Amino acid sequence: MSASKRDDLVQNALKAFNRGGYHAIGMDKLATETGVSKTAIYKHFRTKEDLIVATLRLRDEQFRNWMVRRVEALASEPKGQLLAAFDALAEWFREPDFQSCMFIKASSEYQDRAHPIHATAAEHKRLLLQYLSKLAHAAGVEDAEALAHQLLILTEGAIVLAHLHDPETAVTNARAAAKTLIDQALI
Amino acid sequence: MSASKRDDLVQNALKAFNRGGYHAIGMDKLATETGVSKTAIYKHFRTKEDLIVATLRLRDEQFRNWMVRRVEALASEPKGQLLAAFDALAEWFREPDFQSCMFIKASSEYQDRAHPIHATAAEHKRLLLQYLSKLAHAAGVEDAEALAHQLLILTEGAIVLAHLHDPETAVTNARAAAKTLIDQALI
DNA sequence: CACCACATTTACCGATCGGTTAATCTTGAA
DNA sequence: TTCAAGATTAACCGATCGGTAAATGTGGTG
Repeated sequence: MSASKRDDLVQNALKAFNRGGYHAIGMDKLATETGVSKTAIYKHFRTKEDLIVATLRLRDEQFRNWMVRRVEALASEPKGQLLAAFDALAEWFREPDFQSCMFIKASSEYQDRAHPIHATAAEHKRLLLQYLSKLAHAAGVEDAEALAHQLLILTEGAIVLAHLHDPETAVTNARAAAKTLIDQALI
Repeated sequence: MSASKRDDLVQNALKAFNRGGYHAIGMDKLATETGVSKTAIYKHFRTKEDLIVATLRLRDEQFRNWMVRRVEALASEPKGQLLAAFDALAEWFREPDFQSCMFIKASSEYQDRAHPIHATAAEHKRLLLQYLSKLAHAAGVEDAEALAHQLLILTEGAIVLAHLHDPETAVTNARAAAKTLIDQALI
C-alpha cells in the first residue's frame, strides 16, 4: 500500500468515526467503509487506538490550517481576525455533514487524561488556544492570554450547543459575546 | 424489587456510565457494578437505551436542583445570581470525581438528533437555558434571552475545557467573561 | 407440610468486538 | 515461463455485546 493509500485510509476512517463514534465503529465496519481490508489496516496501525490517534492528528492539521486560512481571508487586522474566527465557525457549522467536533467527542469517549486519545484531543485545543493568544497579542490586548482563554471557551461552548440545539443560534450568540469581550479587552 | 431499589439501580448506573462511558459499559459489567442482576435490570428497563435515558433524567433533576440551591445560597440578587452560577460550576469542577458533563458525553456518543438519548441531553440544556433566562430577566437585562444564550455557551465551553485542560483555569476565565457580559448587558 | 408467586441466578442466544493466521492472488524480475 | 515477494482475502480466535429462557431459591399462605 502506497503512502497516499495510507492517507486515504486515515481520511476515510476519519469520516467513519465522525459519523459513527469511536466505540460504535468496529474494525470490520471500518474495513468495509474505507475499502481497505482489516489485515491491510493492521499492517499500518498496531491497534485501533493508534488509528484513532492518527485520524485525530490529521484532523488537527486540516482544521487548524483551514481556520487560519479562513480567518486571514475574512479579516486583515488582528482585532478583526479575532472576531473572524467566529465567522469561520459559522461556515463550519453550516457544512451539510457537520457532526460536532471530533476532539470533544474523542475526549468524551476516552475520558482518562492519561489516555493517548484524550491527550491528542487536549493538544489540539491547546494549539487553538495558542493561535488565539497570538492574535490577541498582535491586536494589542493587554492580557492576551486571558482573552484567548475566554474566546476558546466561547468556541467550545458554541460547538456543543450547535450540536445539541441549533448551529445558527449558537454561533450568533457566541460571536456577539466574543465582540463584547474583545471590545472590552481593548479599552 | 422495591421502588427505592430501582432508584438505587439508576443511581449506580449513573455512576458507572459516568466513569466508563455509554458504549464502553456493557450490561454485564453494569449488573456487577450495580449489584443488580441483568435479568432484574431488564425487569425494569426494556433496553439499555431506556436505562440510559432514565439515568439522564435522574441526573437532570439532581443537577438542576443542586444548581438552583447553590446559586440561591451564593447570592440573593438576580444579577449576583447570574455570576454565582459560575461559582457553582467551580464547586462542581472541584468535586474529586468530576468527569465532565453526562449530557455532553451522551450527545457525543449518540449524535443523531432524533435519538432519544440525544434528545434527552438537549432537553437538559434547554432547561438550563430557561433558568439563566429567568435570572437575566429578573436582573432587568433588556435582551435577557441573548445574555442567557451567551452565558450557557460559556458554561458548556468551561465544562469542555475543564475536562480537556484544567478545571480552575476554565472556570476562572469563564467567570471573568460572564462578568464582562453581564455588566455590559446591564448598562 | 404443601403449594404458589415471585425474585434471582445460571446458562445460553446469535452477533460483533479487536486482533491474528493461513491461504490465495497479483506482480515483476530472472 | 517460473518462481519468489508482497499484498489481499477469508476464515478464525476468545471475549464480550445486548438480550432471553429456563432453572433455582425464597418467603408467605392455606
